Amino acid sequence: MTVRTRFAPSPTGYLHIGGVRTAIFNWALARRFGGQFVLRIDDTDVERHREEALEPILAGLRWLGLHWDEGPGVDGPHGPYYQSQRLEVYREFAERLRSRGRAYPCFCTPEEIERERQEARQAKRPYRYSGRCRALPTQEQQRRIEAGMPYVLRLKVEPDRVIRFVDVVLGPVERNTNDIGDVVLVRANGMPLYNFATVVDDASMQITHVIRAQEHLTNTFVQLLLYEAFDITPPQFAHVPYVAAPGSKAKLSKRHLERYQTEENVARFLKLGFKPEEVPSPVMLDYYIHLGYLPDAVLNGLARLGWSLDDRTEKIPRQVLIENFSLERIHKSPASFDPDKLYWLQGEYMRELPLEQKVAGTIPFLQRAGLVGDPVDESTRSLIRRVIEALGDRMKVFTDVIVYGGFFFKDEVDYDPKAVQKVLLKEHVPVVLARLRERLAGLEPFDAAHIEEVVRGLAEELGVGAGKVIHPLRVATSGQTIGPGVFELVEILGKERALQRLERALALVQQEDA
RNA sequence: GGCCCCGUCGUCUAAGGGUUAGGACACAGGCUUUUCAAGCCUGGAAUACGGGUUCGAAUCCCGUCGGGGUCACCA
Repeated sequence: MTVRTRFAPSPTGYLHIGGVRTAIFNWALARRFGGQFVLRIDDTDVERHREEALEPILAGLRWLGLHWDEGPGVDGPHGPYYQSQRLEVYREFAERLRSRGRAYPCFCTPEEIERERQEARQAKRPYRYSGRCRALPTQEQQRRIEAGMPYVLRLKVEPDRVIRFVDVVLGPVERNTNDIGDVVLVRANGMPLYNFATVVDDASMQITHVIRAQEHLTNTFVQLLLYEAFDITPPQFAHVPYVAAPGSKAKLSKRHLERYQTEENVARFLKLGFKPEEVPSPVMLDYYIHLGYLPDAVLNGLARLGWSLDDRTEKIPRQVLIENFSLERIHKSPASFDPDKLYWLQGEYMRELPLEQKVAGTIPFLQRAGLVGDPVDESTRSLIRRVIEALGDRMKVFTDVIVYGGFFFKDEVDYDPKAVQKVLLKEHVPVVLARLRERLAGLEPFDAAHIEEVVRGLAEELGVGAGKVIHPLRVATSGQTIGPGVFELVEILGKERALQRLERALALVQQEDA
């Protein structure tokens, strides 16, 4: 039997890191065994803007390279893959359950149910449906239905049974049916509920392995009861621990990652044209996509949460993951997500990326920031290439090119006030800048090696350390204190622009002086 | 509160009866250095606690404590 896994997001508008990890595990298992990875959309909870809320999720999965074999846009033998389009199937299965006497209509009003729930809460008892409608005679059911009374469909759950199964990750687990009660399968409006729709779909789509977050563990017992009622062999279940917040075992949420949302990163998003309220949170995949992470790095980093290859391997490229992924090596306990480690891994992947791919990957970000045009002409392309080369290992994510080297692509320099204060507004600086301008103007050829000679020569002549010349030169030409090596920086900038900027900086300090 | 799951450095993890409990991120110190990175070297850092079983326990059993999940006409 071929392995079939599925990922079943509901269209919420974005992909959460924890959800992505679940998707990766499902995808990896299918690929490992040459099976199929199905994408199904759990959209029974009638949401207004379905399409817009779905697209970012599909885009995220595509970005990661988690291609699905069946699902939206990919027809297959078990479609449709939107639950909202499968209502007929659910109706059929619901009917089957009723005709077998495994489910019954319940006419209790939401108010009545709410009262039962309140009572349970006050008595500090877990809530379970009383089963009041279960005993209704068939004729009475018929009468009420014909009278147009709204009703939900409930599963008849036999009391005092212990349901057991062996979870691939957790091992043997069990639960008493007394803790479950007659759960609702279909809403009064005819829409199926999660547990019911999931079983119908997993069964009819021939899913062999259900890999999902541990928060679904209690649902699994209900689902097992449903498989039994349908007389269908259930799939294997693997409940993976949820992804926790850094330094905690609490489920990851937006709030937990606030400290990773640095001012510096927010500034990157703003440079890319995001409005402040649109800036994604570090719990969302979008955050990493737009900061310029590589899909392979994110895939690797997330796959390592709760799963390991062995006792030492951190870098697990896509192909290696596919060849070695196994459910058996998934941890039982929650793993906290560590953005720092993901960042480190990203640096490793970026470092190994061939130059031309770095260039190609950088271009969309420069365009979004309005620093280069579209299309990019050959001279701009070669400028980008030179900047990236000069950046070397400093470039960890694509937006680093904007932060460390944005000034290469602008006519006017934005002088960072702090840099000016710290480096340029010093007594010796006017002299240094003036001489630099003079010497560089006559320099031929204008390359890094010769620029270095000029700078070091000048330092010696003035009887100061090289840093006293280098730092002002950097700030004067780039406006900032960080960036590539200053000699290459000036070379790439070119003589004309370097001189202009020295001029401007000089004016700036002299004006400050006066 | 009932039921269920989980507990190895701050974090990700390895070891599944016998190791000085290993690696990685992060952190600290040093070297290098024109900034920022990178690189190299060094360091601190863990089996939640208490009982058993055993020649021997992180590992098996029991209890305690702690964390988490779940108890919807959400998924």
